[in-house]
Amino acid sequence: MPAGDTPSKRSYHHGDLRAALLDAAIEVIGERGLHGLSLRECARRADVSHAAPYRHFADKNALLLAIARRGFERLAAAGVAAMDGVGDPRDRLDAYGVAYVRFAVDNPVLFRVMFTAELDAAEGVEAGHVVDKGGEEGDEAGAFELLVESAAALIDDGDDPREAALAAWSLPHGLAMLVLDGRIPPAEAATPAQVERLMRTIFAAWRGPLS
Amino acid sequence: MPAGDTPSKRSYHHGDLRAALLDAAIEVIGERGLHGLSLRECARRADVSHAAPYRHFADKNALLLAIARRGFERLAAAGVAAMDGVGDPRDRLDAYGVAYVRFAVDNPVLFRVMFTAELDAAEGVEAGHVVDKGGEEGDEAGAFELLVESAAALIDDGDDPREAALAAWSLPHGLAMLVLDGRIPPAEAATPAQVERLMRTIFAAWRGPLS
DNA sequence: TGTACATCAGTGAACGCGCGTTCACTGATGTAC
DNA sequence: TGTACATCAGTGAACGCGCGTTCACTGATGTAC
Repeated sequence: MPAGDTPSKRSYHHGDLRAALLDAAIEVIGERGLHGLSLRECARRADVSHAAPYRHFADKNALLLAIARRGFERLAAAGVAAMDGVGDPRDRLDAYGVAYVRFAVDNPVLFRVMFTAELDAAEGVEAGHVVDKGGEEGDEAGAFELLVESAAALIDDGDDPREAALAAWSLPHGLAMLVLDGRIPPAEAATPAQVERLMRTIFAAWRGPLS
Repeated sequence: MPAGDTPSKRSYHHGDLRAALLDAAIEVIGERGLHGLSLRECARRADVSHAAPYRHFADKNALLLAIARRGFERLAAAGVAAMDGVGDPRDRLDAYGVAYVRFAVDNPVLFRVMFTAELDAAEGVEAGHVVDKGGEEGDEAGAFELLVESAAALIDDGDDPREAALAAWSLPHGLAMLVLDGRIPPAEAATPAQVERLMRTIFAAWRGPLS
């Protein structure tokens, strides 16, 4: 069913157990929460013995790191795509934020795992997903660099564009978290369309009348 | 040691086991993460048998809900106190945000538990900590109402002040989460003083040059 | 002040459980000739 | 095309573990008289 995700893995016993385990894990977390995740349950859902996952992940933490990595790649891609072709710097920041919140709403499990720093980030995820790393690390850093560039066009000369970009990141990040936590009442944020409207209103207030 | 937290509980066998368990739980979560919390470990740290906690909490989830409730009370109090006496609406929103992030940085465990919706919120925490509830529920709703009032003074007449207030909430919430997650590099956000400076810069950018 | 009683916070043994991880294995697959 | 071999994904039994929760108990505390 999964089309050529990791070509080297295809046509083996299972087909692509690694991807199946990731999908199963996301499903389990969605149903039972992060603390309800177990490798054995993932194996069960992938119709595989409980020891099979160890052929693909060193341990449970490695599975979670893989989920987080998948999330960061997709989020960065969504952010870059949203800004692509948009000229006005303000509109670019808005587009990034809209894509950011939409990603979180569409992929709540991925988003939560990405920002649950409880994972032993001994290696793997930590690099490239921090503001400071410059642009050479990966898509995430790349997306943030685009934010910085857009912010640079909007602020006074003496100010640090990184900090303005951080504002443009914090706002959608906070909104996304509050929506996922159910802090914003269902009546206002039940459907993706509602969330988008809410978000656009907030951005308008942010850059407009409030100043 | 704890001074009269819950008077009715004092001068019993332990003194105030309930509070001691909450403190122990926060300590354990700080060391091992949320998933590393166990009632038995809390009991151990409170020098009490592993069954004793059940005299104070129906189950593990109830302990977590109590922690979250404590956090919401303190955060709301900090927010209200920060806005107290500040006249200018913009400055009030800023003061709230500064207090908000500072609370998160000073109480990372409380903050994380508060916004970990994985708790079975069957009852208890959910009410009063949602944007929509009006002002009659508790301190948290009260704090948000203050935000709405301040925001109302800043926006155009036709706009919804709740949504502007949501922006003023999302920004510090997102910043707090990013700092706690280590997404903002240590070099920029290591000490409380640095965090505060960063936050003020962001707020300045938010309401100033970016518009 | 002194005695009898009721309350209920804390005890310790016991239960059943699912989990993470290891290990020797087996058998399907891909490859070299 | 056919055969021999090496690889390694998946198996199933087994381990040890700490946990949540229950239960009958005991003994310190507060209270009524």
